[in-house]
Amino acid sequence: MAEQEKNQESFARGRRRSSQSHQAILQAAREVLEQVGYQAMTIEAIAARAGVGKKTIYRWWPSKAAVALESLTSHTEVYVPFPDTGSLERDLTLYFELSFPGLQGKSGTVLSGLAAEAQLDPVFAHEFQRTFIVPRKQELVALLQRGLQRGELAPDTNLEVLADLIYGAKWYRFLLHPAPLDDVFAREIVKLILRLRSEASRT
Amino acid sequence: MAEQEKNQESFARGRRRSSQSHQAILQAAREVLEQVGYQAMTIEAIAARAGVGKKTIYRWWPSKAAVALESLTSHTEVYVPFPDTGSLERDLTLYFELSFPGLQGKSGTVLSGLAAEAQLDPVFAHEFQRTFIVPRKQELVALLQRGLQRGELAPDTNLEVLADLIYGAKWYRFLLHPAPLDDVFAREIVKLILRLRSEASRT
Amino acid sequence: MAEQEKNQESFARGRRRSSQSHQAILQAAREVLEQVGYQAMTIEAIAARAGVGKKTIYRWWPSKAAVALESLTSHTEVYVPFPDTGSLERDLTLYFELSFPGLQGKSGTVLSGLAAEAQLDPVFAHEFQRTFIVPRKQELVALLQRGLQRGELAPDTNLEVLADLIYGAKWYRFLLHPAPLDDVFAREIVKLILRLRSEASRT
Amino acid sequence: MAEQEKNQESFARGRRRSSQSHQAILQAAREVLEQVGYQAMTIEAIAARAGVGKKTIYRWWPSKAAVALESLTSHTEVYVPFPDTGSLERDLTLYFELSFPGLQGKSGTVLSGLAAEAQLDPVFAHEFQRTFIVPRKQELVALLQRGLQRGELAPDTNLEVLADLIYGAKWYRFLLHPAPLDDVFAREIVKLILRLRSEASRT
DNA sequence: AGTTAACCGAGACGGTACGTCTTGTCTTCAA
DNA sequence: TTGAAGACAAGACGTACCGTCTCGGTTAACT
Repeated sequence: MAEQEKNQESFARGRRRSSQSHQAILQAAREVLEQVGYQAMTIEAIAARAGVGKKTIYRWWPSKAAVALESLTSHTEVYVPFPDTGSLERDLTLYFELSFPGLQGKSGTVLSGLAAEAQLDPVFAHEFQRTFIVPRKQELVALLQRGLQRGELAPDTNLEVLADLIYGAKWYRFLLHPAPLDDVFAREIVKLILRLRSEASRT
Repeated sequence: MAEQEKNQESFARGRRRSSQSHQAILQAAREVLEQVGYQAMTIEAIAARAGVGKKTIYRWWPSKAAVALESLTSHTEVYVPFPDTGSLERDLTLYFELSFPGLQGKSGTVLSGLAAEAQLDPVFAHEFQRTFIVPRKQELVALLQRGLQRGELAPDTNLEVLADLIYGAKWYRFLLHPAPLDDVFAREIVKLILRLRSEASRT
Repeated sequence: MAEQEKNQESFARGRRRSSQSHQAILQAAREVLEQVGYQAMTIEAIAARAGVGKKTIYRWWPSKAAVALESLTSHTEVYVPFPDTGSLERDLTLYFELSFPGLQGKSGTVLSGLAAEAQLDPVFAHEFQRTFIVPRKQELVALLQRGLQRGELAPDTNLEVLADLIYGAKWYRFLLHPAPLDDVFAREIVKLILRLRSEASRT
Repeated sequence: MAEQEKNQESFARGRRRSSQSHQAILQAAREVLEQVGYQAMTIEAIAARAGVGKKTIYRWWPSKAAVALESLTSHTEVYVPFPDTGSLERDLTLYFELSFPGLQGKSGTVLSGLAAEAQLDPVFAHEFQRTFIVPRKQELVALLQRGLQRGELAPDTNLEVLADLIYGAKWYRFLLHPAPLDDVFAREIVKLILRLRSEASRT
């Protein structure tokens, strides 16, 4: 019914959210992140740079982490596309080589800052998982699935867990372990993964 | 004894308490962590509860993270011993099953809080790696080495990278991915690892 | 130009001021004043309680003080009529006894709040004087004038200054000095004023 | 008793109030008041100018009004001394002529701002009365008392109420009534007061 | 009857100051 | 002469209102 649609839509009273402010805030956040890094970024600095009241930020985002997350994900180039070359080995190697650079420098600081925030703020943790962690993992699983269908992995491979191993290794070195994220690391991981082609010989 | 009463009752300030301060601070940190969690813990709260000046804490530890780290590691039960049963499968399974429970509840919160702090504070990051991350990784590598020597892994396996995969998967689920750290997960990881027994068939 | 004339004359086009909103705002202001006092009253609270947009209030009043002033004066009982009994002593005593109760309790709070606002906001100060202070002073001067014409004051008495003394004493105790506004005070003032009957004996 | 002294004194532990900060805050308050007036003065501006944390101000004063009051009264020249020339007429005239200039300009703004604040903040009202209003009134009563003892006022004159009239007139013109505080006003008030020399002829 | 301008409720906006909080340093005094 | 108590400078926090603006919609006089 038209009535119902009208009712559902009708609670939009008063002035609407300004998309100009929205964009200005995300842009300002990007700039501040670039200049001072995640840790030193403050809501006040974003508001000042965006020419926006602090209230406007708090109205739409619950925390500085949420702003940083959206400013990161709205900046499409951060999202490395998952390759699909027809070869698992090449797909994985390529993915690693494409994604490692983004973990270096300032943008890496932002990502580790968000990971830190997710530990300290359960609300943000959920948002971070929902919009960042889970979708990327699903794409990795899909990449592996393609390899499995081509016979590059054993048919009974638990792809979820395999993806945990792969992403885990990457995040472990990124967040915790003082070891380089470089092509050597990428090659070594891929080498290990590819050995899983053989049929399971043990349960 | 009159002496003891005097010490307990009257102003137990000054040098006399010096030897007790260290323990009192760690104990207070443990209690505060238990009550409010890592995020809400403050140096001031620890000092107040320990009956100690803030300066005394800052004299010995550089940050609240350092206090929490020491209060965690001084609490020996957090350190799960690495098993050595003569079987890689059993060693790994056992290790996972022993270590997963410590990631649940409050002690898990503390650990993830420390991981967060390591992202935000480079000085602490170094300390955290030195006293926690690296030693445990070395023990895992040793565990894998024993398996390799028994022929349970291919001789050319890069154990460093394999350990990154294993620890990575665990930390990934612990810190980032909303998936359970349980026996099923343990078994599935071990299953995948054990397939690496076969000789490398690809570079 | 016809255009200009038209603009200057401002034909009453469009929707007229809603007297319903006008009344609702004054009523809401009275209720909010009653509940939280002048200091804690906000335009937003009045708007919310009146079911009115803030803009509608700002369209018709320049400040919350102006709303409070109108809500006070529209409430006629605050305006004590000036007596005219044929006796200066009785007129003054009666006036004090009638006006003191209105300075007690909530309505007193509002009046002192308006006096405060007049110190902080020059625009409102002018309005407050024009609509409240000056008319009442003129009535007091008229009351004194009647006494003077009856010979109850010396003919060369400066009534303006005498009125300043009388009103001043009342406002001084009301706003600044922690002393009661009661019948004793009224009587003592009147006693002093009545001594001015005698001819000036000093310049 | 030694015990009592000890108890009263003994709770002085930790770092003492910094009189350097105290003075810097009062000085900064004076400067800010001079520059922007009472209304526009903010705690943040005082803190910034004094090179002091806001907390330090809030630790020792409950409100900006309290800071302004102390900065005013610590600035001794604001306190007009009460004259004692041996003549009531000269004393009063002199007092008015000395005190009126201080009500002009910025320092007048401060005083009316404090009077306003006293209407809005009961805690400050009490402090304002205790440290400013009441002592000055007592000095005025003493001035009148000297005149009464010299026979310049009728012996049964209620000096408290007379002081209310005199101070009242001054404050009334200062805060509420748009009329000048000048020598003409001073003379006219004194003329009226001096008529009270005659014995009471009416009760 | 249609046009149009001013009004209306709602509420987002830029802005400002608030009073609180925590950090790491500093000062004082007691034992 | 150490160490508790706690004041200090710094500065971000998240909140509260301010007075303005933008919406979609409603009246009512003027075409």
